Amino acid sequence: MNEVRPRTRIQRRNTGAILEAALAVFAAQGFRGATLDQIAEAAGLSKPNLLYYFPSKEAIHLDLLTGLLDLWLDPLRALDPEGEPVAEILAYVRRKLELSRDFPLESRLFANEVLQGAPRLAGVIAGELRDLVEAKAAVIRRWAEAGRIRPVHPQHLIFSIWALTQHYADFEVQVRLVLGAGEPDPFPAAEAHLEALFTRLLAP
Amino acid sequence: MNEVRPRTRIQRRNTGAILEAALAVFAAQGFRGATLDQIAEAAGLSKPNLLYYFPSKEAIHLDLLTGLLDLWLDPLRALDPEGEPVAEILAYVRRKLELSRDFPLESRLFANEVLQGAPRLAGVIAGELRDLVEAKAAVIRRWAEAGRIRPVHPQHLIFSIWALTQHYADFEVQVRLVLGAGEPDPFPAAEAHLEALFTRLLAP
DNA sequence: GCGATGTTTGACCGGATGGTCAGGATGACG
DNA sequence: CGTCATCCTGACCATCCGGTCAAACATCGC
Repeated sequence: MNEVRPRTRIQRRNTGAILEAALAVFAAQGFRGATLDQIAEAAGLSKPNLLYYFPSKEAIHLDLLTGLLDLWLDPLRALDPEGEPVAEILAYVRRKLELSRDFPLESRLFANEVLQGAPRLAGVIAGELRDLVEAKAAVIRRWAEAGRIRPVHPQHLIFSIWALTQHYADFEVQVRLVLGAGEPDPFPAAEAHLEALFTRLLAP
Repeated sequence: MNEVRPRTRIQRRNTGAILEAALAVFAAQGFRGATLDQIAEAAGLSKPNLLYYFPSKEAIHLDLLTGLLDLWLDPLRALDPEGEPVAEILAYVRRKLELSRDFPLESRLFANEVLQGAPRLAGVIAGELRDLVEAKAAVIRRWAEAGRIRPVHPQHLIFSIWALTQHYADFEVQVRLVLGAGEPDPFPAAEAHLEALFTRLLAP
């Protein structure tokens, strides 16, 4: 079911090239829109050679999605219940925005999956992710009850952070086109804006 | 290049059914992932009959996108420079959230297009949309300079509104899975959350 | 240098997909 | 009821797509 276990130098190089190429293609076209030919060409391999390393298109996609999950959830896991509430949440926002800046393809891969109804990630979202959100929402609720942040709906606060940060990766084209050529890198201004937004929302 | 101009009763009914069916399929699968067979079946027509009303798959997609634009831009157009600033922006947020609740397929169609690099909408985004945003950003900037709202980066404020409201349509599956079966309709809580968020951000 | 193991490819397959076309069915209208 | 325009369909086509396979080629340990 999985690809060839990378044991030789060549295997490591080629599976790496395939996953990198596939990430770009799946992120831009979605699963159904992507073709093995596109991936093979981007990876610099022939299509049969692709299928020597991975048993199917589906397997490549799944490999990317599962590999993505830790990267995606770690910033929320790092939210420290013992830390200073506003600073903790702002740090989470900053980490998530950095992810959008440094891994936009991963963000768009995830966005495509969820847009298409999360056929492959529904289980993880309803399980692992839901549990993690619930746990961190409880932390936020306690902070609010202790008066250390203003009262907020914890889950919707987390949704807001996801929406606002991932927007800069998923809708990057729109952001750049609307801002125009004047400002080439929107991220510094975005960071300042989001910091102000969450500070004013949360600081008691 | 366009479909048959709807002049008869049958034409109106069938072009309508086709566009409705195509909206659902394109929103769920993206342009490349959607097939004419899926659309035809959802519309209750045969594939050749589909192509009697529209010259190509591309034409259906384009028709949907262009028809979508007014729906999409009207809420921002309605932002009144003469109104009370905070109330105006909150009303814009509410209108945009209503759009996400009532037209999630349209939102996902748009999201797919932008995710894929906006190949068909780049012109409109860099033109019409950019101009509109620029004009409304100027209004917001004037409000800030007059001290009627707190200082904000106008464009990024608008991006925030888009991100936060569209998130509830584009990532609807994720929102529902994370909240769990307990709360079936996330929109009332979302509205309250967003109202608090933007009030605290903007109210002087 | 040689056999074993690992890697690559051209040729091919069955099914899906966007699209065409000739002709038949079904209206609208006098 | 006749006729003309509109509407619909089965059969078909070329191309694309995911995937297979046997055979050629490279690499490595000895």
